[in-house]
Amino acid sequence: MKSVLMVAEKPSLAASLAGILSNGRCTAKRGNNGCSTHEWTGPFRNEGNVHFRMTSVCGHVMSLDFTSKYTSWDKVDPVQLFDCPTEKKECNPKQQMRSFLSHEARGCDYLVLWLDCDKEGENICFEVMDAVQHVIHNVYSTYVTYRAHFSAITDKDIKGAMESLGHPNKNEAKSVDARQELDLRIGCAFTRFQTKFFQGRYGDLDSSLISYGPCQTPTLGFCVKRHDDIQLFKPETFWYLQLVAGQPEVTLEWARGRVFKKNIAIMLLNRVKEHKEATVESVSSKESFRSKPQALNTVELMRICSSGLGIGPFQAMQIAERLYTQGYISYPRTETNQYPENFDLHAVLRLLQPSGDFGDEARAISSDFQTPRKGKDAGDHPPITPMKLGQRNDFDRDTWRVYEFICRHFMGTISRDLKYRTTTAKLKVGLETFTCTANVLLDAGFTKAMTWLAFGKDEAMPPFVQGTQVPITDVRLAESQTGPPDYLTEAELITLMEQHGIGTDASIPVHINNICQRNYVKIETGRKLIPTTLGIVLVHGYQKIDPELVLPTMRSEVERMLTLIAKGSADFNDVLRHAIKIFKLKFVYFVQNIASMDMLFESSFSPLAESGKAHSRCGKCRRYMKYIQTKPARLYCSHCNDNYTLPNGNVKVYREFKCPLDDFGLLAFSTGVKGRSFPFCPYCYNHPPFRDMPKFGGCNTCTHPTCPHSLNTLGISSCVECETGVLVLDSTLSPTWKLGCNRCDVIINCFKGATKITVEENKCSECGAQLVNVVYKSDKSKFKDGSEEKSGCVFCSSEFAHLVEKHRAVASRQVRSGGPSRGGGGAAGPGAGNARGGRHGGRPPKDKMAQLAAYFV
DNA sequence: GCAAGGTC
Repeated sequence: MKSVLMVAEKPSLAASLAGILSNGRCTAKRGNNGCSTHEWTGPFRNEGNVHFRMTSVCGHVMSLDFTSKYTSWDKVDPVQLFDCPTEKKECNPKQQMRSFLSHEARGCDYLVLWLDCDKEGENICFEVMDAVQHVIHNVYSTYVTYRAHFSAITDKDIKGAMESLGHPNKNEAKSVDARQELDLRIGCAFTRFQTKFFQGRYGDLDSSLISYGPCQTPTLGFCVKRHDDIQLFKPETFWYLQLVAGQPEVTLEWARGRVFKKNIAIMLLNRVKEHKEATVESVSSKESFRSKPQALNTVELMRICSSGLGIGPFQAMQIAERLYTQGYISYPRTETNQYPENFDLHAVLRLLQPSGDFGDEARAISSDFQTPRKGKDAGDHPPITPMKLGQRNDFDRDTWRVYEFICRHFMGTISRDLKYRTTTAKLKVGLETFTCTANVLLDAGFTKAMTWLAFGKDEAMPPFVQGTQVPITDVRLAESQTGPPDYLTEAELITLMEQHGIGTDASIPVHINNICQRNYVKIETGRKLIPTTLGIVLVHGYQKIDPELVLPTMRSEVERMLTLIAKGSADFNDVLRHAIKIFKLKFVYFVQNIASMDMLFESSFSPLAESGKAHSRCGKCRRYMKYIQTKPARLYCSHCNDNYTLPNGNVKVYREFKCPLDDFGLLAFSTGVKGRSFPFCPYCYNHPPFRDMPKFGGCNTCTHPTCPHSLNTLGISSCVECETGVLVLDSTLSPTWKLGCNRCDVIINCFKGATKITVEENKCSECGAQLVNVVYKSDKSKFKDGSEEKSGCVFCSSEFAHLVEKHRAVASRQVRSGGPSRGGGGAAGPGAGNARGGRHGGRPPKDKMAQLAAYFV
């Protein structure tokens, strides 16, 4: 019997498809990457019965990146990213998707691709074919590999697709390849350049990454555009007439609305005032309705979660994802907002009826069922609907609110429209017309389920009769001002993105999240998006240099070019080369003109030299340097115009100590009493003076022969945990003392309260560690005999045992690992004639003296 | 450390 491998885009879909195609008679086994394989036997084309094996991927198998040579931000000029080589890498190496696919493909004669029917799906088809090409013979032949085209996950559609298999579309797949390459090159080039240009330039610029992207930047652009509209808004004063008449009294609206000239308004007021009565010109009434909602798709779900529930799209989708995996709702990522023809709406309604929260509404709708509205069938997944009844207690608060919304929205879609009657009375006073409207609810319709949309109170109107006269109670002139637009709400932003084709239903929340996390916008009450100074300055900068960089039309223009590839009317390489050329030119122009963006930064942020506080002295000019705390933390010497990177954590001036090599003031780094700490020289930290001292190392890695802070002076023994580390006495926090490994995180607290500890020349005869001399103040001695000073081994001396934390573990470890003989004496060798080589447990740096000599030359 | 697109 022949075998057929079938692959869907996600595990859930593989399960549904297998269920349909096998008529519910398939077996399933779970792979260790989250993808299951379903098997059954059935007829296939003209092969008679075959063995079907249906599995899935998890979205894309591969992703595009630069080759490793081009991943360095320091060594690669970003402009190279437009031409440098790229390579496809497995998206998630842990999943081992390629080997999983080729394993599942073993023994298969045919491949049927059930990827989502969009361009990305078409691209994944080829990723799958590539993964199994060595297993399925002739996989690129049209007699071996087929493509299923389906537009809904229904019995009819799926079986229909199986009957009319086509072939994967190379052009559509290539258009995705082109998109990936363009996004990668453009995004990374601009991001690296901007980041490196502005980083370290302004002290109070709180961002270590200044990103650019063809989707995120226009998204930010929308927010800043609204901000600018608000800033540029000039309020105008207007006037309008208010007429009070009728029994009971009502205030009527002026048909002119508003006038912007006060003298005209006063003139019209005076004309009205000449009359004591108004004439009822007409009273009319008509029925109006508000449409029930369309079936729910992802974008609408995100919009309403944001505007109605105050839950952001990113979180909303996380919640929806969880509800989906727990079986409470259908697949939450879909563009379709129209139920499939044979969708069993009644079944969904029935499952909601027992609910204590909305069961009454569900039962009412079931006896008054209405056909849902038509919408758009994007051919991906059915709309989002409830699948299982959940109770309030099953969820946390927000999850329940999202679930309840989905249920009530579903009921709304099969309810009646809301109906109301509008009555309008038109009154004439001289030549001026005034109107009064009153709305009365006739049928609450879908708002019975969607209670938050409920119609307002019924409005009353005096019994105006056409042709009669009504006494005027009052007429007055009112003054008001036009107001600025409000900041963009998240829901409005989603709509704008959707309209301009910025992102997809799945990526829209990611882009919004990005511009928040990068500190370009902040979300304020009412989920309004307020751009930050950084966001505003960035967008204004693009507008000054090249406005297209921030326009939403950029993306649509690129999409248009990509569609040409997909349609087969343009060559992949031609389009790609053309687009890259344009963007490279834009990039070069941007780099040349970055000064005009920098001017905006300058007026919004403080240049480095003015920010930060005087801290420690520069060894070159002996002036104080500035300490800039915002990440990346650094010292800046404004006189020498040099930056010195600092370790992440607490950095303080270390008394008056100086580095004997370069005269820079020493600093003390710490991450708290229980964390690592060491003294360091800011110059050596960035420019290690010795070959065996690592970059970004402290004095505890420095092999200076005589400096009182060096490894050579303060080293005690080799580390108890790691292979290459040395335990070094740390005095920076005295009277708290500790031994800290200069490689790993081992810390041994000891001799708390001691006033002085020195490392002696001599070694412990038992373990080889350097002996230490410990001094306490006379009245604060911690020694059992009350003495002020003692010398001994931290690990072996019994007088010290109670003053060293973890000393037992340390001692036993020391003994077991061979203590003094471990690499010690031999390596110290003849070069270490002063016997200091053995000081730190016998691991002196090789050829230390030679290196020192080289340095001092 | 970077984009955007799938999906968990």
